[in-house]
Amino acid sequence: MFEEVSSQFTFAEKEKQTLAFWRENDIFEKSMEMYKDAPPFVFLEGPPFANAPPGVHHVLARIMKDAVCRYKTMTGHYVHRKAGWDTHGLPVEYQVEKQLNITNKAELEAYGVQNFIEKCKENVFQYEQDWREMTERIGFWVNLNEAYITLSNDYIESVWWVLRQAWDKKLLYQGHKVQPYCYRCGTTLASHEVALGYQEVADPSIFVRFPLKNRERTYLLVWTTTPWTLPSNVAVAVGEEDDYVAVEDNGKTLILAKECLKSLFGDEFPQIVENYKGSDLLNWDYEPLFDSGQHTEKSHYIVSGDFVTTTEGSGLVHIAPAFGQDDYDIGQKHNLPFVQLVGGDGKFVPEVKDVWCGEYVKDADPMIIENLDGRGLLFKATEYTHQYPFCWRCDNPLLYYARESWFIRTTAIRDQMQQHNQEINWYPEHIKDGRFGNWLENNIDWGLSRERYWGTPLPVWICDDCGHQHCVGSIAELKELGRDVPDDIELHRPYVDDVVLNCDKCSGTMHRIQDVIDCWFDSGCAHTAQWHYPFENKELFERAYPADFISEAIDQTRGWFYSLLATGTLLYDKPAYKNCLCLELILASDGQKMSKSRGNTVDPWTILDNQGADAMRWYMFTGSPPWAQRTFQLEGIDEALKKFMGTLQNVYSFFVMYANLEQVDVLEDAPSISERATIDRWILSRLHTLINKVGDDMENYHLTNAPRAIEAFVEDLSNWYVRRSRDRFWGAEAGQDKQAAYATLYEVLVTVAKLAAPFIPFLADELYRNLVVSLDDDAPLSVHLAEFPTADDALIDGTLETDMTFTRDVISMGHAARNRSGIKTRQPLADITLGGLSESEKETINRLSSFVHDELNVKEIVFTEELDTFAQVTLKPNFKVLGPKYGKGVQAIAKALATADTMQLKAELETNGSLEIKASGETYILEESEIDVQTQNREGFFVEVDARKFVALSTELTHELVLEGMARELVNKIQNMRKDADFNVSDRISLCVATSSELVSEAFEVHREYILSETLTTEVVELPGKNAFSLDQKLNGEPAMLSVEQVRVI
RNA sequence: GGGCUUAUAGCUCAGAAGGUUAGAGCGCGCGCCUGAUAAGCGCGAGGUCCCUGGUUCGAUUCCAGGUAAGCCCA
Repeated sequence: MFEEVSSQFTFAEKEKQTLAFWRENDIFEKSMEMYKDAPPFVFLEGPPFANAPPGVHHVLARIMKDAVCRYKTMTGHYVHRKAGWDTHGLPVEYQVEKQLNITNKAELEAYGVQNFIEKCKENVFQYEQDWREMTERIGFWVNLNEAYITLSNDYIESVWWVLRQAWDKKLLYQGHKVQPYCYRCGTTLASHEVALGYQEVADPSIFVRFPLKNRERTYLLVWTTTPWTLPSNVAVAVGEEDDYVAVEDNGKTLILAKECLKSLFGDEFPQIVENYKGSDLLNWDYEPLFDSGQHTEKSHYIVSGDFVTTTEGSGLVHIAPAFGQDDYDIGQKHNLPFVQLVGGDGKFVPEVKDVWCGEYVKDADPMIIENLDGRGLLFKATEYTHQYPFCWRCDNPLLYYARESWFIRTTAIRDQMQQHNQEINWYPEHIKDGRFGNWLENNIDWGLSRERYWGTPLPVWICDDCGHQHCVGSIAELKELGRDVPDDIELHRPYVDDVVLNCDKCSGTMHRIQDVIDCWFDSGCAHTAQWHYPFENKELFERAYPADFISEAIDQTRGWFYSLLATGTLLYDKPAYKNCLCLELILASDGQKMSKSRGNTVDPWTILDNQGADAMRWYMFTGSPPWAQRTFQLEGIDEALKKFMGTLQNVYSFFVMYANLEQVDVLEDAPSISERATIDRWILSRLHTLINKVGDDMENYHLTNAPRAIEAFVEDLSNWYVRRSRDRFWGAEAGQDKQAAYATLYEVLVTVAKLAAPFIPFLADELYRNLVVSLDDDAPLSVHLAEFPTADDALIDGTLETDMTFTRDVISMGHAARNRSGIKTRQPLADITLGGLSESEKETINRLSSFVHDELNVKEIVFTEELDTFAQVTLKPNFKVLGPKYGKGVQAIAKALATADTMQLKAELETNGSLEIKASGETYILEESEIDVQTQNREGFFVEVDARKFVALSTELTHELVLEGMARELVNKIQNMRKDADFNVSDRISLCVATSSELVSEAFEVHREYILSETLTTEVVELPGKNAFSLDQKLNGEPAMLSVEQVRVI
């Protein structure tokens, strides 16, 4: 006996019971334990931040990971699932600053770095409990108790080790990086903060004449919107491929891009005296505008810049390496001097001898413009309105500003990274050579350092005396070199800042530089640092590198996907992962990005509490591919619930209900497959085709196609297999066919449970446990400990599947015709006529005729060749065949066929096997295979026509048919009354039919046996008993009084 | 400004080595069933396959250029 399936339940409630079962029986742990000697499948968890509650996009990522891991487990792999937490970084610092009302570094230092760091530690785990609960509730199996945490000493030590490897390979170096910088807060801003503060402002827009050396009265016309950077100018860039001109203007010769003439001079074009390509101008020298000090490097000449545009400005771009990344890169490339005339306070440094020395740069703009004008170098000064970033905290404009920074020379390993990228399977594929490939191609050195507090400290110490630098690679080394390092040293600021080392070059004192590192580097070391490698867990690490599978959102292309690859390449010269599933963003139902300020976010908990985790999961798997952007529709979850889960649940409860009622032992005496009914063999063939499909899709990370196929299968199972087999499950005599039906449905349900287990782990497990575990003490306790099904190809009968599809198509047309006729299905009809079928299609229908008879309730199936009696027939060329053969002629043939006498041509085709047609002067002989016979609806029949066949109903009713229809009507009414009277389905009744209608009496007489057996009537009485339930009925318009009453079984 | 992606029914999505009647589910309408009831089933109406050019006998599909949306970068 199976456990009764109650109809009073909610999926959400049942899921909680399943969760408890998993917990109490350590199913997750068992699923790893049982495969600990099996081939590993390495999953690497991208660590989330727990300083904000999880949202739906986190659910998406987690269930994708979960489905893959569950599938791999069921296919016999050891899938270790270590969780991780990301903890360091600016977002945390800002949250804490906000909380403490700190607005700049000075206030922070006053508050105390140690206090601040402690607050950060609290902050990062603020929502850990939420994360834990959500993770468990959605059924994401991951071990949170052994999670790696990027703030732990062990983790940091491993990261230090990684940095030391880079250091030893001379890949860690100090340089400059241009960053958005707030002079008031004294800090650089991360890009997402910059994005917070864009405002529209009017800045000066000036065109300046740069006098050329060795060319009288000839000037470069240079555009800038930041006059304050001009004193730091060291070069001018042009586009090599762009066209430039020299023009005469008020006695001066100006050089500018040809395309910019119109915007600068309007319609009064000056005279062009010379044409150049950008490349012609390279290396021309010009006079510095200002005295920017002495440099050893050559400067103030024209260079090439691929970022130069001619759509605005003059096509000549002023280069000041301290104030723009492009400028800085050009400076590096051409070895230009690095001129930095602005201090960290945003003011000109004392070395600037002009009047604006000590002025805040933006205030100096007018003075500089005035100066240039006074010297006759200003061509034009206007205003320029554009989006410019402001500090989101203090609202001051940000300056792009080169700061000293530490870098990893990733450009040195770019080739290897690109090569390793080729070895990674990307889903979707285009990421490889698209977004990720492009990113690698344009790789620049990784700006690693942050002038902040909460992060992995950069372990570089510098000697106060001799400037010697050393990178520490472990705690042991720190203790060895350091003076009085506490035994339990914590590797965070400010604790490590207090550690001073002895310089081994000069015996001076070494202090750590103040920077911490980019938190992306932390998580990028996860493959190594999660094991505290190489200090511990050597074997574990070696077994787990590279990872087989990672999955995160697409925005990690330049984040985690990159940082893993970079560190993996740097350390081991191997890709860090083999398969990467990129997830797209989830938009709110209004098509907008989900954000708290818009108020369009969805709280996963409302879904989990109402519809449940399986429904949410199923919607996310099947709604759209994970790499396609999706709008999150709550209705979609209801649909998943009703459409898929409801259907599966119904088939399951149908099975359990009747298996219990009929006391069938599904494990005994299952007839061999060849002895089962056609429909059994059909559904089993479908099942094994499905097993292959799901396996293939899962191996290829098509996490959408697999469950969609399962859904289509369950639809067929419910709406065709069960619907057409229903009466085999009840009422029927015990015997081989009944046994076959039960065995088949049982096998199908158990297999579906296993196939669906990675996607709907809760419902799948419930089905499995009730269907399998309850009968078999030796069976694994849970579906998640069971083996994933493998297909038996011998059970796949492709012909049967296509035949069934075809038959169902014909039946569907029959339904349409019946619908149109208005005769209800209960009324049997004499025959249907099918036309336009090929010989093999007729055979198919004959083989599967019982389906047509039963479903359409017709006595006979008739085939006809006379299409035009029922449908309008046209002939069309088979374009696919004739197109390549006759080319242009095919259109003429089509025209000729359309205008010719169709029936005559068709007769010709039938007698000769070919036809002759004249089209635009030529005669064509067309074979049968080159012609499509098409049918169209003709009014006035109960006929359903598709492109090439039709189904016609015979609507004439004989007296026999009327009687039979009436008998069915009687059964129907009696059944309804049984239900209304609340009888049990197995109750026997006594029946009274009192009628003045001859038709009803006759039908009852003729079909007495049928009616009695259908309604479980054991006695027919002349007068109803006093407890009988009676109703006056109209049976197809005929009056009758029906009474039913339960019969006591003695 | 650059790179990548997407655009098919009211909504969510399939699909087509280029072939002349483009599919599903939901929603909507009509009907059926009630011995699967969080029901279920059938049928129907909904489409300039984003636009413009090109290639081709034939383009929603291929190519080019746009437009719109999204992400990343500058």
